[in-house]
Amino acid sequence: MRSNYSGHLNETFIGKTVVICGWVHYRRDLGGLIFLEVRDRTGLVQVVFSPQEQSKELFSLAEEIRKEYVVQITGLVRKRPAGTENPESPTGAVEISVTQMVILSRAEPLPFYPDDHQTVTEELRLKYRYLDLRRPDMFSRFKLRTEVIRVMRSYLEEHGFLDIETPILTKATPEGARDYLVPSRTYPGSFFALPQSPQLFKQLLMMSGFERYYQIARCFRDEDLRADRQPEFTQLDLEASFINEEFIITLIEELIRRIFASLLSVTLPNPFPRMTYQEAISRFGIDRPDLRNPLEIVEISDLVQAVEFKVFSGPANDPDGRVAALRVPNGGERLSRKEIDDYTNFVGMFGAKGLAYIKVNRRSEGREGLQSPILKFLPDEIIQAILDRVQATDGDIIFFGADKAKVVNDSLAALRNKLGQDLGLLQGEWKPLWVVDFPMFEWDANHKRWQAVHHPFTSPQSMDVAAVEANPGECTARAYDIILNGTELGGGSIRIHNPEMQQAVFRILGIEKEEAEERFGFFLDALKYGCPPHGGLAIGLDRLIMLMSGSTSIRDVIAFPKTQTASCPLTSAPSTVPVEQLKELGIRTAVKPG
RNA sequence: GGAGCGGUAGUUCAGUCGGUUAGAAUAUCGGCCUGUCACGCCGAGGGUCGCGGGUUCGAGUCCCGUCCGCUCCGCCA
Repeated sequence: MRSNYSGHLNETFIGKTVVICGWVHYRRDLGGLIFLEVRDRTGLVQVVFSPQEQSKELFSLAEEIRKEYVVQITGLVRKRPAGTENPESPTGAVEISVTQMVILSRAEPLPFYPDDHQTVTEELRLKYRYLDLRRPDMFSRFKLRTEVIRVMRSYLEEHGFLDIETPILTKATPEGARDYLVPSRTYPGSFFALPQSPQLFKQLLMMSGFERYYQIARCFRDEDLRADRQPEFTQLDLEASFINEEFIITLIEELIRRIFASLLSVTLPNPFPRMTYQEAISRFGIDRPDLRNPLEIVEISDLVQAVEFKVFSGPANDPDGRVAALRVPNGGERLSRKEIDDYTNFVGMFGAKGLAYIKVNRRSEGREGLQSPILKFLPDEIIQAILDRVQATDGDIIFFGADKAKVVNDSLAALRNKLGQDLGLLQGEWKPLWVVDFPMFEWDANHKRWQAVHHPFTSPQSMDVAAVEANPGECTARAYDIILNGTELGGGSIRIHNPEMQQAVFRILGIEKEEAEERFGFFLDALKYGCPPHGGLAIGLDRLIMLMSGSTSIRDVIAFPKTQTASCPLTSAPSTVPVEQLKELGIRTAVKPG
């Protein structure tokens, strides 16, 4: 049984009899009158009972009604009496005069009311998630989610993609993250892994000749959570054969443009801007810059190589070092000493040992017009050169990073984001971006080995196996990431499609032949039997919905998310299991943590 | 593994320098009100101050430990 109309109840319904089913959202007695607001999937509906209009039985039933009772009401839509219309009210100038009502179920007083302006702790929201999800805000997010998926499916099917499911119980895949494991009953001591992504399966589907595949795929990674990271999340995963980077980039751009145009009435640029990895790092210190933020990082290593000030000259002369500046227009006037101290602590989180700055009060006065603890270490001409380089004007503040390049990039990139937020510098609403030409490998100093920047199946731009092996650090990958407002929406690559290159990449990554055989011999075998050139991409669906709905947490677009410690307050998962169950799985003791 | 913030009534929070019986709003329950719509008015009930230990004549408040939530670092290609 459902409400027999759709859309908001309004004046066009006057004189009609309607049936609404829903929750009593609000109740108010006034004198002899009883007012209800009933919430169904279309919104709120104003309902009135008066002892003059309703039968004695019906009115006494109305007296029993409490908030959140589930009712079915039949009634006549009518104009409200003159002078009682309220444009703020959900149904404005109309209301329902009840002819019949059934209480479908009763409700105890709620721990909190599912109202959009009610704020409760997240823990409580998750414990009573079914109440939290009654809020119109939450409903509209999941409605948007459904619509986005619908556009994705119809778009990809128009382009000849097949929706194919891949296993959830599978073999540990060689992604970077920790696996969730599931013990096998039939093979005691052996485990399935939940997929971190359908990577190998979608490549196998290309080898099967399916040519174009997609899936709205659940992925699992047992790593610590963040506001935009959940241990299980959903990707739009796709792969195609006999294609190149342009095909995927164009395909995805067009899809994202269609989603934004049809669901948000937003016109995104055509084409999306592109930037190389090198340029992104150099200008923004990060491979996913938020282009709404006008601030840019400016290289000044070359200017300070010869200065006495070791804090600058040290990194400036270190091949792994970097000295860079971030100019904040009018920042000198807007930032207090305490705020600068706070930013200094902030960049400390990223390894920066301090945060040098110069306040530009009056440039025309030279050194006297500046304010900074580091001025005394720098000669006039260097100061002028720096001011020229960053195009400083009166009122600006210039922040400096000088350290290992990674520390400078991480800290100035984070500072740039924070200043953008704090000072309200962001311009424009939606700024998509492709980042391309990623390096293939990154030297991991801790473990003294090369690591794949994307994953080990990404194709290098050079198909010369010997050249790639000779100089992994110089090797560029056929990989591309799509960024929206500083969030990594997704990424992909053209894959390796011949066994020789694949084995070379494993060698570079220090994966021994036996290990490669053991972990994905099936995949290496498959590569031998005719593999088309192919590539694809995956888009984080939850993150996309999060951005589109203006949510600040990925949990707000997942119906039943986990807390930061990867537990579920609603179901109390994870939980212990009966010893019998463990025995069947060949697990002898449950080890309690601590 | 680490840093920060928080945990007090069903809920959201206040609680000063350690000092009387721990407060407010809201919700709940009862009463009043014939057009409310975050209505209003009167009244009532409602507390393991996250948990454990310590200091003290005395702890919501100070100290130590611990659990939980959130944000971040590490981690997550």
